[in-house]
Amino acid sequence: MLQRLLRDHINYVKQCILRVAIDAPLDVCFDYRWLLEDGATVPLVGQLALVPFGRRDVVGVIVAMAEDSEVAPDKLKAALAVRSELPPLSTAWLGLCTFAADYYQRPLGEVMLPGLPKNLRAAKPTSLTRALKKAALPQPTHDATPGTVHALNPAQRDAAAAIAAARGFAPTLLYGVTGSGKTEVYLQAAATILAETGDTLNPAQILILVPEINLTPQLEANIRARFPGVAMATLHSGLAEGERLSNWVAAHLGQARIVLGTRLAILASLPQLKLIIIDEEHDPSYKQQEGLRYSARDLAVWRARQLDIPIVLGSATPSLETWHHAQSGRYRKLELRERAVKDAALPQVLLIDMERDKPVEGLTACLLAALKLRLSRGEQSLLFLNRRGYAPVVACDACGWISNCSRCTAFMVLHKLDRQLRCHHCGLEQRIPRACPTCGNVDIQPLGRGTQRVEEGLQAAFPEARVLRIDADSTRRKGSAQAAFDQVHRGEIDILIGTQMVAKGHDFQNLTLVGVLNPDTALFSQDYRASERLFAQLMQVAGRAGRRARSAEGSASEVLIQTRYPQHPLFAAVMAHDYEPFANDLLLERQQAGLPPFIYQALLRAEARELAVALSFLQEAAGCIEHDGILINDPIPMTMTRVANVDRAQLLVESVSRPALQAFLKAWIAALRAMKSRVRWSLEVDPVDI
DNA sequence: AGCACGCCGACT
DNA sequence: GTCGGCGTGCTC
Repeated sequence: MLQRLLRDHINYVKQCILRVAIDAPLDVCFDYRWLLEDGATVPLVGQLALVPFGRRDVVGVIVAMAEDSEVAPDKLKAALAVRSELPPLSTAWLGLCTFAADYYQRPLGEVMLPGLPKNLRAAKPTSLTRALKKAALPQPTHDATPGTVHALNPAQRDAAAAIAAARGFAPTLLYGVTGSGKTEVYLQAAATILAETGDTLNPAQILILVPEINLTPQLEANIRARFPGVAMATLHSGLAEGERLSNWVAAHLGQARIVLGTRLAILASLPQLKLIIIDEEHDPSYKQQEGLRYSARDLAVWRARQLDIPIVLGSATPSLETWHHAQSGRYRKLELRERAVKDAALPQVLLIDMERDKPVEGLTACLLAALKLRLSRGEQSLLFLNRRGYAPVVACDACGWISNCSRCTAFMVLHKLDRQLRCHHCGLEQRIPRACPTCGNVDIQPLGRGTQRVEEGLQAAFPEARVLRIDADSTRRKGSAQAAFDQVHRGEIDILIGTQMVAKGHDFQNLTLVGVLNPDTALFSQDYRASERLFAQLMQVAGRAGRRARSAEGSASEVLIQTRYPQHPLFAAVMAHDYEPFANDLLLERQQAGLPPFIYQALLRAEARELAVALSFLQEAAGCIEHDGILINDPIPMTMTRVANVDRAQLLVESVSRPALQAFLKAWIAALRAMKSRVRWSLEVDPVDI
């Protein structure tokens, strides 16, 4: 009797099935019941739902609705809530995530959910109402014309006009030397597109991607000055939770017209997206290096094609992938040959042969003289050394002991100020030993030099100079990097020494000398991308000099590169400020050697306590399915084999056909899962650091 | 991934 | 006798 009543009730009360993507490493979505009683919310595809999952409650994305499910009825649970206060994520956004999940061989939920603000994923979205209210406040006028407009030179004007005039999917490489004013071109193109749709019901949104958070404040200030009346939001990993929520919501509601962000912003919800700009498109930080290892640049191009909108990839040293597309005509190439500031010459690049001019404390006599000259003129200098710490290794002359990390295939780096040896890979720290741990020799020596040691040497050579070091160690506290750069801008620093960090973005008006201390290791690296990266780095750091008009003495700024290989062709290209022939040569080499962008790759990595275990897993993986048209290489230990007591090995697979590789990977993943090995493994599509 | 259950060593 | 080590198994 009771059973019949229950059955009748179920037949009477209408229900539907929600298919929900959940952030778990499982390649399926999960079905839930939802009762459609009178007055109940009707869920929509693209909305978020709170559902019971195992023994906890999680938020997922509704990716489909159905009348019934393949799953046995007694296994189905009811969804707990639907976030109906939030407009659903668009079909285009769902499509983007589906593509990324498919392409990178990851579960859909792992693509969709980690990028959402934490608040939206909480069981109780406490601040959501506030964020929605805030975003719904009267917005600034969408007038994209008041604001500080810098006069554009003819090349900039033409480029901006060409970009804004494009209709439909139109990828453009904006190729221009550092200081040629690419930013002004982006903003002019943005202004045109904003103005075109300003009065319509759905004004355009523009996404601008930059490589690093460090660069957002400067560009943000520029954009706000240029478009005071346009709502703008930033999206990057440095935002506080509340800010991230309101910025994300502003983008999702279409109220933020300009969204400025780092790579993670490529997965933001942007319902009115009409233009994508990627600044410094070659920059390695567009590649996510853990979890879902996506390329924000590649996803951006896909997204532009999906939405049929223009995309601009800007760089002085484009990635070979982009360069290849530009050469083959798939991307349009616009070029800015001149520096934007009138009379600001490109810096003169000179090589210092370290075999002839032997460096003392890492500095050649020639570089010291150049520094002295700048000091006497009251001009600033920048020294670039991509190695932090005091010395990369400590060694004992007597017995040959060196400061190996006990947990990694790496040296412990000497950090003199903290009186520590530190492994930059696993974080292991220990006090500097007073004497050699093996033979007791008290005279152990630091070998090589990092930024700390150069800083010390500079201070000794120029006691009166104001020296500042900027690297990951000196800028650990939040905001301290910005404070350090501000100090340089205010002219309170004479000599700046830094890593990677100082090479990007900042325009130092009074900087007339750039010294590159030791670029040689990258010249003969195993990594075939090393020279491409070194060229980009050198051009970028060189671009920090000579941003303003020529100095009073009429001399151009100088870039001095210390090297043992002054004959290397890479330097000739850097001296000529000419990427084009260099890039074409590299492309030809890649084509002849069968390397990307002429072939497509994926990398299977395995980790185990014993290297042999990882290697034999890969060996088994190599033979576990058919692979027509796919080259499976031999498993090899990774260059840095051991990190934190875990041995790592890898297996590279290649194909001339992207679809063939994709099809293979899909089947392979299934086979690998079926192996049920205890070895931890992961697959990376389009790997960059091999 | 979480989060449970499930069997073997050193402790209040 | 219990607390807790991480192996193994499941999540609509």
